[in-house]
Order: sequence, then C-alpha cells, then structure tokens
Amino acid sequence: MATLGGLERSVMSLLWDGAESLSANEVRDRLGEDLAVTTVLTVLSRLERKDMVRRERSTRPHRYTAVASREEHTVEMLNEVLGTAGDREAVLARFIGGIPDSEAAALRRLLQK
Amino acid sequence: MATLGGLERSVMSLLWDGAESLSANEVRDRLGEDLAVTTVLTVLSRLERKDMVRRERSTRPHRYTAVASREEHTVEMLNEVLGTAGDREAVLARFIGGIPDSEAAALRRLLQK
DNA sequence: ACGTGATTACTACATCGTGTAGAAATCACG
DNA sequence: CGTGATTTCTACACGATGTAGTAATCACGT
Repeated sequence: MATLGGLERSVMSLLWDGAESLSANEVRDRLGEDLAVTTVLTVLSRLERKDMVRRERSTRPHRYTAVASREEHTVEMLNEVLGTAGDREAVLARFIGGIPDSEAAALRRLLQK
Repeated sequence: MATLGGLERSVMSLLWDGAESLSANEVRDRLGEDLAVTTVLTVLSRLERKDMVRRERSTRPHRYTAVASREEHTVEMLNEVLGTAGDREAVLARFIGGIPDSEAAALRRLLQK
C-alpha cells in the first residue's frame, strides 16, 4: 500500500498537477520550502521504490513523472480501504447515506449508462 | 486521522467482531500470538488516545469497546481518502467504473430510495 | 485493617518510515 | 581531461508502533 508522508505528498502533488515530467531541481524550486536537492532526490527515490513515480534515467537531469494520475491513485486507496472493510456493501450503503444530494445525483447518472 | 499498526488493527478486529466489551486479558487470550498483558494494555491505551476505543474505568478489569463500528470507521477512512482527492466526482466516476456489476446494482438500488 | 494476587500505569527500548542533508561518486561539456 | 552539475550513498533525528518489565494501585478474603 502507499501511505505517504507530508513531503512525499507535496512532491506527488507537483507531479500530478503539472502534466509534464520534472527534474529534481525543478521539484525543489516549486516546493515553497528551502530544501537541499539531495533531500528531494531522496524523496523521489523513495517514491520510485513505492511505484508512485517513474524515472527517466537516460537523460541527464533524470526526469520524474507520476505513475498514476491523482484520481487513479485515489481510487486505488479507496479500494484498499474497502478491502479491509468486512462487508463492502454495508460500507457503501453508509457511505452514500452521507454524501450530498448533488453527488448522489451524479452517482445515479454514472450508474445509469 | 487513524492509521493503525498491525497489532492495533488485530485488536480493533476483535472489538469489532464480538459485540461485547473485552478486558485486556480477554483480548490477549483471543489474539493468537503469545503477548504480555502489558503489551495489550499499551495498545489499548494508544487506541483510546486515538479515539478508536472507549474504556470503562469503573469496573475492575477495565472493559474496552470500539467507539465506532468497523463500517463506520471504514466510511470515515473513505471520506478521508476522498478529502485528498482533488476532484471527488472524477474519482467516484472512476471508482464506479471498476466495481463488479452486482455491486453497481446494489448501489443503484441504494440511490433509488 | 492488612496482605496478597490481579490489574493498571509508567518507563524503556528496538525497529521502521520519513524528513533532512553532507560527502562521495559519476557524468557530460568545453 | 578538468570542472561544475547531478546522482548515489550514508547518516542521523524524530515519531509511531510492537513489545515488555517494574512499579503503583486496587479489591477481596480473613
């Protein structure tokens, strides 16, 4: 599973938001905080190990991209949570009991087709 | 939020499955592993601090119960995950795209009434 | 009221994940 | 081939978790 720390999450956000790949230095610059590049590289390596990030090693600054989109990743998380659920349907029942009407409507529409 | 370790999760499972409250010794006995009671007590205290468990202090072995049902807790987790989602509806759309037909049917039914 | 066995609280330590970065190795360009 | 940029390796602090010993506290029987 993939539980991220704060900095890891910030880095993923950058990779998710901009569609293009980023180098370690670019990541460091876009993070507000004043971090050493090595710090960013460490984080990126860990994210790579967690299969959250792919690294282009053939170029000279290596370039990093998110393996999955933020939405794909979120869906994975949802399924992970539901995997520990016991009774999936009971959980979903409760869940939709608590969502705003507008969203319920959207879901109904999605389930229609 | 509430991210649990392995032992913590095992203890919660016990409290979720049996509906009654348990003492530390009862918890230790029902966990397969051979743990010291103090270990179990520590875990239960931490779960109490995390608001996952309520402790009845007036009795002499103290008795412990889960604050929320497994399903309630799972729904909380789901909402937590969705909170980091960016575009909730996009995520739900993808999610629904991936569930088995039977479950989609169940959801449709639930959204009907 | 008191001792004693059961229960709980306090303290401690190892391990692991994460944030953080220096030092060393490696690369590519002039 | 040297040199600046980049990457790798190593290290350490800190918090969460698993694990348990020791000390404190409680309640019951006599």
